[in-house]
Amino acid sequence: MPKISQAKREARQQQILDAALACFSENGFHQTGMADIVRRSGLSQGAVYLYFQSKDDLIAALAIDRHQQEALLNEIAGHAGDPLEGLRALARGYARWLTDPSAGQTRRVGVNGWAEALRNERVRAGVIEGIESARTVIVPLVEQAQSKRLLSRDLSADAIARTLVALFQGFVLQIVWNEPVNVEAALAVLDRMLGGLAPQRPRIAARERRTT
Amino acid sequence: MPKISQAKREARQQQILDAALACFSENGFHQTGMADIVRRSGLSQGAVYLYFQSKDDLIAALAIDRHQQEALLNEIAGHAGDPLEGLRALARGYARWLTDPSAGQTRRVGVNGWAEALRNERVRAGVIEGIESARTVIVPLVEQAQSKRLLSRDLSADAIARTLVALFQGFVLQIVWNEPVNVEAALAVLDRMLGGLAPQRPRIAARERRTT
Amino acid sequence: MPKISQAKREARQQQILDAALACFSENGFHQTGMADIVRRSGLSQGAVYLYFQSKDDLIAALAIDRHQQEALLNEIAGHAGDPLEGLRALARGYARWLTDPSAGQTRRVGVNGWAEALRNERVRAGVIEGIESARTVIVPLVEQAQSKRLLSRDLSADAIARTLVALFQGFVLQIVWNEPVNVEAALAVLDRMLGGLAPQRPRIAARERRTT
Amino acid sequence: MPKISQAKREARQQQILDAALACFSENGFHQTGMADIVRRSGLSQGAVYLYFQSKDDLIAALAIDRHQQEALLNEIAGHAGDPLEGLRALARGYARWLTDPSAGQTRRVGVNGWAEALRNERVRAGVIEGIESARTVIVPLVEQAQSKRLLSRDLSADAIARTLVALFQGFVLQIVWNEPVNVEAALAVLDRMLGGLAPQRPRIAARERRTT
DNA sequence: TATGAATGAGACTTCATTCAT
DNA sequence: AATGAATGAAGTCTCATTCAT
Repeated sequence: MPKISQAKREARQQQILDAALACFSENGFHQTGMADIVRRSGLSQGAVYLYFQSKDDLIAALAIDRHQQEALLNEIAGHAGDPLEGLRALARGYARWLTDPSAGQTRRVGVNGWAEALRNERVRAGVIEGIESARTVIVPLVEQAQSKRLLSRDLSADAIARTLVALFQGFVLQIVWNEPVNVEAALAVLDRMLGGLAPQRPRIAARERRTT
Repeated sequence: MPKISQAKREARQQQILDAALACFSENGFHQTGMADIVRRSGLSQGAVYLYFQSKDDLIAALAIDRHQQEALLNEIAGHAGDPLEGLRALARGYARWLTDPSAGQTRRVGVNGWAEALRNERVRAGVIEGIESARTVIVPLVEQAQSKRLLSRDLSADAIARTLVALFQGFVLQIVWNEPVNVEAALAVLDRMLGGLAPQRPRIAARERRTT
Repeated sequence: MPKISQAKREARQQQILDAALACFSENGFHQTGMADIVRRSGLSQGAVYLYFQSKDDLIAALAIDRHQQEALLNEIAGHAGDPLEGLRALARGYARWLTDPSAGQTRRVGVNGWAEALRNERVRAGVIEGIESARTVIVPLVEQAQSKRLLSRDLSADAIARTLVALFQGFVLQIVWNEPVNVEAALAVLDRMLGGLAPQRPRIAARERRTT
Repeated sequence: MPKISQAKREARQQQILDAALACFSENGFHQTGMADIVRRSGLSQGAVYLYFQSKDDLIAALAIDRHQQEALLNEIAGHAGDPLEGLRALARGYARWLTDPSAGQTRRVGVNGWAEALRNERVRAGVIEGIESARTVIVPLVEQAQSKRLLSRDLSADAIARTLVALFQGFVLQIVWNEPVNVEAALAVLDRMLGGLAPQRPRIAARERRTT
């Protein structure tokens, strides 16, 4: 029998998370004081601790953006038949997030989280989980493509997945630093790069066999 | 007129930088106290301030690893004739640094610097400079390759350079998080990906075969 | 006109006092939070303030154990004729309380109250009242014994009373600290000590023997 | 090579301890803030932590008065031959401390420590050690007296020691509460009580044997 | 040059109490 | 009568930097 509704409670939580996201995004985790978050949230000192046990909780809650992960799965839906097209959709989806102005704070806090993950186990776990969820999506796609002879079978599916993940993480960095990244051009490069992963001579051999 | 020799002064500075690198690498910039650095360096509280004006100075001095940049140029020396081979040499050089155990602290501090660059202008300048120096090396190689028809001319050289930089930054992240990255396998993937950037005659050739 | 019955009100009060006693006994007054008491009582934060105005009220209500005082009077009932026997009964009664396992929390809270009495006037009043009620019982017994030549008349009845009180308070301390006190042996010592307070004819007798 | 002399360092420590003693004596451990101690000591916030690691350290340092214990041993020096006289000297020494105006703060803080000992292991250890050191002095005296037939041999030396300790602890309580204790009169009572511990019939029998 | 004691603002968190519901 | 969310002052402790020696 709570005194405030579940909805209100979640609204308050979000209010705090929004304030914390803004503060962390501007000043980083350790140069943001709880007082800053409190001020920005419009609540009282004590109220924050009604919803989060500590500053660390707040960091852990924000260091990983789960939306990104959820979005991941949706991106490849509808491309069940063509694994390569699934990968391309994935890339486009990520690329969209890279340039989405409304995700700016999230990107910056994410990068702070990458550094935080070096010494904060909870944050590290979240970051690793993020990579895992990407691999969980990419590796099967690659393997399907390999079994359909669309991708070279002598390459490690895991290495391909990690390479793609690294690529996007690297672009996040360049973008949060306000580097003049042309994401469209980079997508074009990636598209061609993926083409390089296609089987090389075997493909021709296969055709010859088929036509023979 | 300094009362101690220039050599001694530099030795002391290095002593402090070594201690700071170790501390920052373990606990990050903001969870390392000056006291930690002082203790580790074996000097006194006051001594540090004789050689560095502030903690921020120490951070700025360490956030960018100049060795990496210098090494960069050396990697491609001796491949003047073949730009693609130059790129591959660059990749191998970076890959070696990725797994060099003696560069562990530098990698970790580097990642901390990436987050720090979001709000510390000096650090940001250093990071950007690092990217620039990579682009300064890669872009000409790509353009040479394009003019020699070794790489497709409809791709942006800058996009290719940034893509390669992103890729390596992303791998730095995965490695500092102790992810089980197989760098050799990733290099193989990269090699094939670079192959995908070649001019697209092969595809036409395939068509010709089909129409024959 | 109260909306709940008087009985229910008292039950609630006792519920809170029980919880507070347990908490205070474990953690002392100032390291127990109202939240601890609330949790233990099973009531709500606000409910406590319907029955007690403040934490200080709770402390004041518990710092003095009135049961002990009431018991005091009962102990000596039935020994009206023999004041020394009354004192001994008193001692045995206290000794029983000292080792009564069910009085453990009360003893501990009592000791906390002794320190609290140094700066909390209400608690001090309670503690002093406890001593007074003991003196009110002991002094008349001593005076009766003195008038019956059972106790030496050159000793202050008040000093004897205070000495006995001090003795028992000191044993409370040792017992709450879990010191291995042998209460039976101590009672035997006390018994003999009381014997020492008898008029000093025996010594004269000894002299008479010597001079004989 | 400390920058300040050992003497100065100890003076500063004492300065802090004096301030803490005064504050604790007035308001107890948990209602005294570090700010109070800082203000009273005339030092800065940080300075206190240069000499004591925490408030708990300060409490532990003050909860036990070692002077009292050292004094204990001195009191009985010079009474080597007569154990009973040693006990009496001990009692007079304690009594003097009970009424020493300059020990007022120490007595009050001591009582606070008795409550603190219920939940603070360091303080408890100090308190127990205090009792032990008293027993270490008293028990041998009692045993000597018993072997010389000055005290009854059927009483436990430990029980006698604990009884004496309890007695003095109890008087400390009454005195810190500003009760009108007549220490002289109480000493007289104690003297007679000790007399009650002498052997009873056996003493006469012994003399008869000796004179026979 | 070199030391390390000293500073004091500011960090995170707790808690007795209130009050709208 | 009863709830429990909300308050905000106050608590303990840390830390980058300075400065007398």
